[in-house]
Amino acid sequence: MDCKGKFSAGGCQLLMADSYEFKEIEARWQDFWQRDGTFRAEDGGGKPKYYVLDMFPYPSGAGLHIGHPEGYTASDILARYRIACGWNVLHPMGWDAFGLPAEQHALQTGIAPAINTARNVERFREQIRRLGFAIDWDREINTTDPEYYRWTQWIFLQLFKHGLAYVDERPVWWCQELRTVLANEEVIGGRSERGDHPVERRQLRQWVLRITAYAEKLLENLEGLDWPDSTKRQQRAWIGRSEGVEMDFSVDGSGEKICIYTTRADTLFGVTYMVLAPEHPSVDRITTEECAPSVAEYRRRTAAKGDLERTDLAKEKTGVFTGAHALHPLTGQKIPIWLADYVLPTYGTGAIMAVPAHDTRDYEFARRYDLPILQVVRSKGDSEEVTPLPHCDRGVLCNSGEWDGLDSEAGKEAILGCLEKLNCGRRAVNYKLRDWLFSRQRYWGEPIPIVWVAEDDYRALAALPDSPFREFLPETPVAHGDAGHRLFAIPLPASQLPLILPPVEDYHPTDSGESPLAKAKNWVSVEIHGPTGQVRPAGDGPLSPGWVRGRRETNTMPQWAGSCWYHLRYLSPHCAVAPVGLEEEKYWQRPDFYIGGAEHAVLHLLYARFWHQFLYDIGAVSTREPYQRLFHQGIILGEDGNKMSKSRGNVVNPDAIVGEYGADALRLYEMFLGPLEAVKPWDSRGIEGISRFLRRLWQWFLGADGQLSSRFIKIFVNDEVTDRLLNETVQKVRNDIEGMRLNTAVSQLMILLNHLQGLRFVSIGVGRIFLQLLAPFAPHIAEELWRRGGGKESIVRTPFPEADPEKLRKKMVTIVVQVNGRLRGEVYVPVDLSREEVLRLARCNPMVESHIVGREIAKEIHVPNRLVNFVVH
RNA sequence: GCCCGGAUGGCGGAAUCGGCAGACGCGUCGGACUCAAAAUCCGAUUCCCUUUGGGAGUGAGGGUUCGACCCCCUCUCCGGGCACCA
Repeated sequence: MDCKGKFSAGGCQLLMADSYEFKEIEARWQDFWQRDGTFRAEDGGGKPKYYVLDMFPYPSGAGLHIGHPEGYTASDILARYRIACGWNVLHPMGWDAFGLPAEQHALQTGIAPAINTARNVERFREQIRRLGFAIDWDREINTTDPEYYRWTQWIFLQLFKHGLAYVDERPVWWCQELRTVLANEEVIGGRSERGDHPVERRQLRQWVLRITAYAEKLLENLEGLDWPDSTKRQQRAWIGRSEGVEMDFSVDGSGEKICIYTTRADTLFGVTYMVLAPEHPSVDRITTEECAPSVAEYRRRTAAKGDLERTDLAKEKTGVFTGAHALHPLTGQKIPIWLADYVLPTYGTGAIMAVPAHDTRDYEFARRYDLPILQVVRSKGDSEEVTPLPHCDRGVLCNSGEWDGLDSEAGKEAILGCLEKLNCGRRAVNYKLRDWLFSRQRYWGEPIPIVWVAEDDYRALAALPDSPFREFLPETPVAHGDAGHRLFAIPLPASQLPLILPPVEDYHPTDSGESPLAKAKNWVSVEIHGPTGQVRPAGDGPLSPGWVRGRRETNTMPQWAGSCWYHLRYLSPHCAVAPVGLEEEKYWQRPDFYIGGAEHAVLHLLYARFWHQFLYDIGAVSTREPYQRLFHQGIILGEDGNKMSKSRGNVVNPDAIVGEYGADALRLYEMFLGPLEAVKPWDSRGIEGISRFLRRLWQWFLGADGQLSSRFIKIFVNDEVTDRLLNETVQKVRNDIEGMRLNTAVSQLMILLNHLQGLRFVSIGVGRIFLQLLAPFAPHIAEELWRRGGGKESIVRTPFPEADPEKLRKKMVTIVVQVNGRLRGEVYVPVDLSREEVLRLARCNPMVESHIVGREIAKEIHVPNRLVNFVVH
């Protein structure tokens, strides 16, 4: 033993016999649980099932972060608690191992991402194992394992088959630093979510998933989920459903009609101009000759602008007049039509009716270009007062002909009704949610299992009734390219999966927006055989009959793909015929508890819901939603109150903590730090307190010989105070675990130990219950003491203590006595003593008496078993 | 700008059906043990007033109430989300 100079030689020897050797204890029990298969989950049996899921980590090269054990410990406490309560618990772990950092590492070192990733996984697994979690390691999964991504590809092909995966050439977010495109969700304030690099718009051909087809369902189902409100709110806001009206405005002097979308049909009489997005298809047809040059110039300028510039709210609005006029559908008035880039081409119809009096943006624009502002809604109740403009809230209609005096909401309905009769308006619903950009120009991701072929070859293949290539063929072909050179997407048959990521020499991305996979020539160029479904590398010679040439898709899937369905793979990690086995899915269904960071509120959690809902629709799973109960653990900050970062030098290394204090101390301390969901700073001195608690427990439970302390007596008889405190603690720990209030559960255990330490003798039963309560939090020390105290089987297999309601019932209570709301004394009385008696005793209390004597009592308040308040003049 | 969430001792945090504010831990101070130190144990620890005792106090100001950290209004600061979505 290394005494580190802390003990004298003699003292060291003496302490050795019974000191708390967490290193040895923790390693021993971790090995035991593993060998024993303590946490192996059975797919069935008589017990009710409980599935606890952690957001699986990305195994970064930096190793485990101090934040990882926070969520993992919380879920582990719940898992171990539920096991002790008699549930069949599944608590698995795996690796979300595709992603950019491994690829960037490969660029710097030349080490293949697969090799580097395997190393990182190795390290993560070891670090996590040392924390003693109740994990069923037989179910470990890895998204980069071909046997895993076989099914990621399979699900993609199902989406493709059902018309939910398509190719589109559109302006997309391109990150030059990362050399890849990014999804809307991955761009935050004009910068990449990962790495915080600038992004720009580029016109590129990309794979897109039709998540918008699920917008309504994604929104509706949120209702029934037990999720944090803020997360639900974020998803609702991201989906951005709005109900409004589409209206047709005919253009004066042409047959052209312009359809706009508005949520404020009630303000129709306040329209003083219209705006089209510069990209609107009608622009060329309506622009007058006179205005053509300035319109062309404006469109050129906007096209050159980055979206960042265009969406900058601080900038002044710009626009240009087209020379054309629309006709007001009700009044027939002429309304000038403008172009302005504050109208987005991708939302609604890309055109608006501008009502400057009741919309801040239109108001700004009208002021800038000196367009008329006409008020048609005034605030309620103040018909005399002048309503300040722009007035964007609801109110009462004015200047609106026959509808004057109507409330905004009634006005909307009335005007819509009128437009419907005239056949130029209809209800419409719009969403902010855009389809999910699904391809990345990267190497380290799942290859998209598609081969591109010429049109004739596609038609020939599609016409073969028995061709394996028809397995995932969509009703409407997916194609891209110009007429004459169009390429058509052929989905690989399931028999060709997994489509293995080929090794490449060079991981460098290209500026042109092509994946490094494009350089794997032998892999990219293939010949496929329609009748048999075979695919082989293209040869040099002429094609054999029945074979056609194709080119593999070289984009890969984004990192989110693997995490969209991993909660299902844990149920049957080795199933060879489907993503998830039928029987296992039926039994486990989905996680009952899911914990992870709030940063995934709209990314992973939205994508995973989409895939899961789709899998439900095609009958692959039996639940509509993947995650019924969700919890976000907060972030642990550095000691200086800042986010931990290498540059700040405030990073706390979990290995160092485990080495110095042990896994139990780390677990307990992370839970004790504060509310699980809160952002809270680390305190390196605070863990000393936890360490002290564990050593005190050790000293209390064991004698100098390391055997059960002589303080313990066999009979289970305790004094009343001990009995009640014990039962209160059992109750509180149970409730706190269920409600994830783990910080107060730890406090309560400390309170109990503080009390028990003061007793000369204590029943051994109390000692055992203490260990059982502690076991989910600090499993190693609990197991060790349990065995030393005579436990024959693992403490994990013992039932969780239950509180005795009889013992919880108080016989006497302290009632607080106030005079005019000020604390003046207290009386100790039997529970449920009558009001009269309590008041009488309270009045007699000498501390109270001096404050009420000689004064008139105006009122006597009595809160049973709690408080008395005398109100005196 | 809009929408959420938060603000409690020297520090992390307890206490919300409106009923003893400051549990538990850290730190600090005092004491015991020790030649001494560490470790450990015991005690004190919101602030102010000289006291037995009294007063103030949960970001600021107002309100409701016998009574407010808790409910209502106004404001300040901090954190998070969205950001021209018509």
